[in-house]
Amino acid sequence: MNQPPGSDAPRPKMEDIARIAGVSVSTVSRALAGSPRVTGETRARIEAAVRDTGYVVNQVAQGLRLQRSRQILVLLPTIANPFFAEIVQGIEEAAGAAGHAVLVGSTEGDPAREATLARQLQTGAVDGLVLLTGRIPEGVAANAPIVVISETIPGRNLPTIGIDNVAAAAEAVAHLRALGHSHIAHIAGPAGNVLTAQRIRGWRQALGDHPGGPPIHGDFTMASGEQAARTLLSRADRPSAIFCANDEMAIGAMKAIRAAGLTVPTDISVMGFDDIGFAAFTDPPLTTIRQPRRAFGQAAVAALLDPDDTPQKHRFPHELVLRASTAPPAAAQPIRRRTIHA
Amino acid sequence: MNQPPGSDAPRPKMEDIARIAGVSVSTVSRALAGSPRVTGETRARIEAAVRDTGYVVNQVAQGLRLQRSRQILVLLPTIANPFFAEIVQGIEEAAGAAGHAVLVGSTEGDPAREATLARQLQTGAVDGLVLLTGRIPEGVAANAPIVVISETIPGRNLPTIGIDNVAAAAEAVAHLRALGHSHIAHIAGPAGNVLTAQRIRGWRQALGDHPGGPPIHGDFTMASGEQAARTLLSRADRPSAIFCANDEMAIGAMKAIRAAGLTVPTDISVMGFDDIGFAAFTDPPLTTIRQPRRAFGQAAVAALLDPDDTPQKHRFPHELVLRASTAPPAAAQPIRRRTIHA
DNA sequence: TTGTACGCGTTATCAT
DNA sequence: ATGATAACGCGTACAA
Repeated sequence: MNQPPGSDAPRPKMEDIARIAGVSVSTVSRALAGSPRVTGETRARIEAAVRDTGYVVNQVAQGLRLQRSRQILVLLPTIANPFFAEIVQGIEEAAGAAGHAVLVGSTEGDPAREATLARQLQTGAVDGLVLLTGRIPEGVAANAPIVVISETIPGRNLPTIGIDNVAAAAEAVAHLRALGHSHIAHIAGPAGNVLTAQRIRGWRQALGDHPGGPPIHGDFTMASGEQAARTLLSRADRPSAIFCANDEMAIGAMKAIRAAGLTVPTDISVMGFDDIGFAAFTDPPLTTIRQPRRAFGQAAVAALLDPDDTPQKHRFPHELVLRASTAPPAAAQPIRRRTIHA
Repeated sequence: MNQPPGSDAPRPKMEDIARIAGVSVSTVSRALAGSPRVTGETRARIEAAVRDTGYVVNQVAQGLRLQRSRQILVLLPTIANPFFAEIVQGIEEAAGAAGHAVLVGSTEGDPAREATLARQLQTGAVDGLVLLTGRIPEGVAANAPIVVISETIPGRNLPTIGIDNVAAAAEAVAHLRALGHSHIAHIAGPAGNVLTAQRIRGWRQALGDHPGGPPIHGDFTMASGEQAARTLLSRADRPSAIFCANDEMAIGAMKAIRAAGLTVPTDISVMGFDDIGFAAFTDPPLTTIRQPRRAFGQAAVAALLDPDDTPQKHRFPHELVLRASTAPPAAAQPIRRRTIHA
């Protein structure tokens, strides 16, 4: 972080460019800002000086003067989840195109860390906040520029980006029912967040009168999906299909199913949600609901940077991705026992 | 990004705190900096004012004055790869603990984007650079504070964090040989980077006189691994084991193997590299080499922030993780034919 | 079209 | 122990 003492020239500043080009700093500033009120000839001299020195404006000084940092902060539970990572890619693309940089904060679900990170907003280090955590951190100003992706935050009227989770979950379960499944369990996200509730609602809707039992809550990790599936498999009335609230839990569930000596989809169908890259490479490849993640990120940046920011709900289309982890139910477990004794 | 006009109070500045506490700004600054030369009583008044107003120092102004931003930039090929994502987590943890924020730049392998992002360094927006891309972007100052993770950059003597890739690759292949494999192919990373060359060297070393053929180059994606494996499977002398330069390519390879109607590890053993989270959830679970990613990130931050930054090579231990994707070779394909005719 | 002067919010130096 | 002041690098209103 520290320069080897005396080993190199200091960064040139605007003043240096001005001196070299034989003009004043204001002219340099204007030229760099692309102001029309500067002669082609002077501009040429300035540009030459910039090239020669390798000058770039000091964003910190510029930020102080302009009262904006050209930086966006993204708060998310964990960057290790590909679903979030791909949203971040979308954010980065769009932000970069708009001349903004992106800070990421992995909060690991820790409210204290969320608050600490969000403070960046108040310190002027950041122009806007993209929330993937589903809740507003402690202590952010009421008027702060915030946009919410994937989740929904009750109470505050914030621009929100996402799909119709109820409809998407219902569509997933409808697919399972169309296949002939009647006992469809649900491995849900952590209790207490809106997203979890929405997908549960969609599941219930599509379930109709059929049994599903209470949802089992996981935390969106593969390990939690595995654990939840174990619970499900140990029950007397084992489901013939499991709808998981994300792909990682579905991947965990498939592991548990294999471990129990059962086969997907022959014995049990499994569905995920999100369509992360790995979903196409599981065995069998995972049937799931695709969310347009890059588009989420891009829309978020647009909402944040757009002058007329009418808080709006951007609802993107989702897509049912049919792969091989779902199939009609086998003649079902009861039959095995019956064929022996009947 | 823009405040609803007139809807709210401006952020309090140090001057406001000074006025409220009845002291000068210098005293406030000192108090906030924890200087011992300030009375307990005045300090109390200042702290009260800070609490009441919700004041936080303006990092931009502070950065301008102090000539440092307390921000670190991480440049990586793609944040969607869990291997990189987990390194970023380590960086974030350590950076956060040291009061620094982290900017991430997904370069998607685009040199232009790398250069653009790296310019942040010159603009004063960033105090240091962590490189996961394996090459120095165009136009960064020769004396810039940089640390390299996982990769190695020839020519410049930079602090470098990683494992011994040659040894690790050799260990992987030795494991395969110990199992009894003699024809061990390698799906390598993109040609031209040091990491790729190192793992190829390790593979060759452990191969000894046994055939391996030339390595097939992928680009670390699952799709490229799948493609490479297809090529391998179509060859006359199909390998009995494939060592892949990362887990994602191994996952892709396993898909190709299944598609060919073969079984892992019965017909072909597959090894990965990295031990990303998904490696434990594939079917069969992937035997691989674990790299301590969080530790990488933490060490990088330490190297960047440490006053006595003697460019150093930090070599971390790797670990062979035995799972179920490797096994002794079956009596092998030749045998099938021979048993018929012999 | 170009230059001068001030302010953005903070910290460090020098007085007191 | 505390206060006045300059400086960090830049953008802009105003003057020329």
